[in-house]
Amino acid sequence: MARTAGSIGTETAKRVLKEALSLFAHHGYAAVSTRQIAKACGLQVGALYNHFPTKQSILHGLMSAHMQDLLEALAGSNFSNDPAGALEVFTRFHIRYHIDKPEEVFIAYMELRNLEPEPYSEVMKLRQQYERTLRGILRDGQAAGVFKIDDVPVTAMSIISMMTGVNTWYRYGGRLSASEIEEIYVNLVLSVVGLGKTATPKLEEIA
Amino acid sequence: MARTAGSIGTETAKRVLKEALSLFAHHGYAAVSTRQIAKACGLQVGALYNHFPTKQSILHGLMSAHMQDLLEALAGSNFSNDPAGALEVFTRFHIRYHIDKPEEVFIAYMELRNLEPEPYSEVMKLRQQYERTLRGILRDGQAAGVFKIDDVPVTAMSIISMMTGVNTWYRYGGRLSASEIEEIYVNLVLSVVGLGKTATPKLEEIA
DNA sequence: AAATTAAATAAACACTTGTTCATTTAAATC
DNA sequence: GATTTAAATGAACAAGTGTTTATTTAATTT
Repeated sequence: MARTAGSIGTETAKRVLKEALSLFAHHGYAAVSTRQIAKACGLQVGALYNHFPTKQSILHGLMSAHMQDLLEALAGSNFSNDPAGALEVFTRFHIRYHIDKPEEVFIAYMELRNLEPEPYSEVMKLRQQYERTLRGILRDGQAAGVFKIDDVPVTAMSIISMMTGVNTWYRYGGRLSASEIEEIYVNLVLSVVGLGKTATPKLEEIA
Repeated sequence: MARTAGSIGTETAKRVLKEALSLFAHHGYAAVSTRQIAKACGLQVGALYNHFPTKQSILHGLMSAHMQDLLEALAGSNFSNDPAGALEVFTRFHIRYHIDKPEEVFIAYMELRNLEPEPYSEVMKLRQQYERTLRGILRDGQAAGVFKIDDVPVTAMSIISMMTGVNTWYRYGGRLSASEIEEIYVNLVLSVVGLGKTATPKLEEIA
């Protein structure tokens, strides 16, 4: 046998990325063989190399596409002018995106060390761009005197870690819906900068 | 050649664990070969099998020992009776431990999926015990009316993610000392439950 | 001091790894 | 409709995988 009836290059390439995404997310890049990927696509190993020059390039393709996607989606968000509003938008965006694309997010975090130097620094640049956006919001709020922050860089990383952590426990169909989780995280993140909604009711103490 | 002069089994076993820890932390369990481990120890591959029955058992040994260690150290901490004090102690403990043993912590998180079913559930049980401790503190504070918490389980996971995130950016000799980081995190975590020290000065608004 | 046990080497085991290549067949182009 | 290009197969490549084994030597026990 040879070329399969109905086979089209671009579609096969997409299928490879999709199956590799799932396999890498479940078992890790290093633990997945090219033959496993091919099998998941219903192909022989050799066929992969019509679409990707190396196994590494599949990982790079996945991570690069994800970071581009993330940054584009972030850029498409509607940020309000007041810092608290902007931080809320950022939080909702991050949580929603991470709940919607858990495998992409997971790989982007877990497989960084398996990227060769050049792809690594490319992906890291995009990552840092995302983090810089949050730091900007925090600094604005701090300058405006509405956020109470000890240390902006540490607080930014803490907020990102806190939010990204949703992927370690959230499973579709669980106790809470995505919207409920989003609301909880908005509150948590605003609390971190001293603006918790539920942290205010000390009225009895004042009265 | 054969048995090396001065070689003692228990010490070699420790050396294997130490080198494997470093290699697994840097490249990941699946990406490290038994020959690499042996070489780092100044041994031939076969010698490993005098001390560990499988490569998997080395990973299991590392993760199991780490979790035992973590829980013992936690149990040795002096928890105060008031919830805010207890949460502060927990936070200081977690940050300090994670800064002191970054490789152990990193592996315990990253390599869970590479454990076979039995070791996996053993390690997961210890992990859940640790998380349960934090949930207990949060629930106590909520019941006492001193913590403002929307959802205890989500808040607990958020706090753990936030704190553990310190390992993604902290490097020895950086801008902040371990003690400074500890202080910042105490403040961050207390903020999350509505008790931020810096989050109170709204006196002008009241006056 | 002799016998036993522990810890190492060196070589081999069967199998898997990522990648390449000649070949075949389908789709696209002329 | 013939030619070229694209996409697949299947076999092979050399290197690397975790693990086992026979053997040697050092440490420990008797």
